[in-house]
Amino acid sequence: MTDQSTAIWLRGERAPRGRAPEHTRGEIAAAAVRLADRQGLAAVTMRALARVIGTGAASLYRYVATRDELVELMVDEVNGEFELERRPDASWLDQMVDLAHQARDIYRRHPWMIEALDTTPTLGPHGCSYLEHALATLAVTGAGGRTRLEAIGVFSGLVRLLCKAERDRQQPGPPSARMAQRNAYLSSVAASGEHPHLAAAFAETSEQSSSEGPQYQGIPAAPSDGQFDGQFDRIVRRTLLGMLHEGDPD
Amino acid sequence: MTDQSTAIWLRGERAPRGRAPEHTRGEIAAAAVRLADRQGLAAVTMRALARVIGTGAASLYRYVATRDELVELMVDEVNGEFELERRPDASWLDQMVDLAHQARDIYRRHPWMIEALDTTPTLGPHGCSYLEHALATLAVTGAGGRTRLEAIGVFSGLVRLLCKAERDRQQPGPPSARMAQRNAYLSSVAASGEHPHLAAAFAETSEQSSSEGPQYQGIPAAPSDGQFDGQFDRIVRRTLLGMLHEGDPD
DNA sequence: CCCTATTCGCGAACGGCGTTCGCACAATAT
DNA sequence: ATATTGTGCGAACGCCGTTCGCGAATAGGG
Repeated sequence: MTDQSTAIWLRGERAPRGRAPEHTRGEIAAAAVRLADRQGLAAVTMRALARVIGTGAASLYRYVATRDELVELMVDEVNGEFELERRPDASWLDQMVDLAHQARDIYRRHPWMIEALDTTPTLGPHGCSYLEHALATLAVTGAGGRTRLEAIGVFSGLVRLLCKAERDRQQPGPPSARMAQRNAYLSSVAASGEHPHLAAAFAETSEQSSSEGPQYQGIPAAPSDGQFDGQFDRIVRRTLLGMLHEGDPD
Repeated sequence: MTDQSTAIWLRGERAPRGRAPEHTRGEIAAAAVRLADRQGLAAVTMRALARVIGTGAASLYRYVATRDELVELMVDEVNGEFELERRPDASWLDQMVDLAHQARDIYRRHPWMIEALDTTPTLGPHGCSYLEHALATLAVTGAGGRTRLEAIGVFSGLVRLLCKAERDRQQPGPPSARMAQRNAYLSSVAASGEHPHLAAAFAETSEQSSSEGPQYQGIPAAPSDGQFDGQFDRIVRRTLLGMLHEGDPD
């Protein structure tokens, strides 16, 4: 490893002298992304990834200083899936909504990204391109750099939040035993008579879905996926306007 | 342990027969909260908590089936800090904003709660009281149970998001070496000439704060704390209105 | 073309984690 | 007094991220 004390993006990938490495960062990142797509982020351990690549676990540390840095690589790899064309015809708001839709598609393709960004808030090259694009898009609002940065941060977090809600709503297969516990407790609370609003809302939720209602943030959510896209757009629009304009809404 | 297959809130704390336990859930939860307040959530390991309490690590499993369940206990313990009085005089929106302020204060007191809710979205007794309160508050909007549940989920997530932004903005002491790496890379990107908007915004950010600008979501954020509260309220209000009303804004 | 400097691959080991096992022991019910 | 039922917990298991050290591979300089 060249110099472990600087960011990975500033470290050269290949040393000019000595033996040549057998892999590349891109190769490793791609393999890690595939693994996470299939088995979740927790399954991406150094040993498991090394096995997939066909090498030893310790070898990975020739390419990456720590596991967190590996996740950074994965995140930036996936951030490269954004298509950041300029579209001067559309309003800044529509362009941001388009960005939000792209992010939503990416989260659907790579659900582990939702958790990965909980712990890994770093900007790689692709992240910088994304940020540059968003900053440029918001330039026409007249807002200052600080305001726009803040807005983009909240915007990204909000999109992630909504996508997490969507994902948690439609979990596959049988409820995960943990979920069963939650629903059992919620049912008992509903049946207890206190918390009448909760009981009503919970009943309303369960009446449509055949199985127990899934949850988000510990809060039961109905399979109202038909309305999801509309909600998504409206919330994103409102929030952006709230941050970047004083008055008038949608 | 009574029956490990049902939710902890349905399990009796004390068994009628046999030897009496030396601790209580509340005692353990409180100790864990204190530990997390002081050293962060990662420092709350079974062994460390046991040492604080003055017992063996394995003993904790008499009170809690898993570490996640311990975190659930901690979260619900802290959720008990909400003051949920009825205030029929205030508008539903003002009441929700008050709830958001309370949550913000709680996150300031217990910063680890922000991360704890990333992984632990379960409702305990206090969580149910909170949810009941919020549902009741939103009842006057005329929205259905499903819509209100969804709105409360996004509302809570958004508040947490904003508080995380605030927390990451004002980190104490010297930048954590990891931060230094990020800023070094961002500086190099800014200096590279591509990404002009990013360069401008980054320069604007660094000019005021003496040290390097801290970040949120990988995005540098300025110390605009004076405006934070205003932003906070406006975003929360807008988003709530966006979810619960079709037309008119604030 | 060999030699030496330099890097790479990686088996083995370390310390720490969550969790399980099994047993000695304490409290209660009979 | 005895049987029953939980409890406390030392020891151990398996997995994790990470480090060490060394043999093997490569490249540039003579």
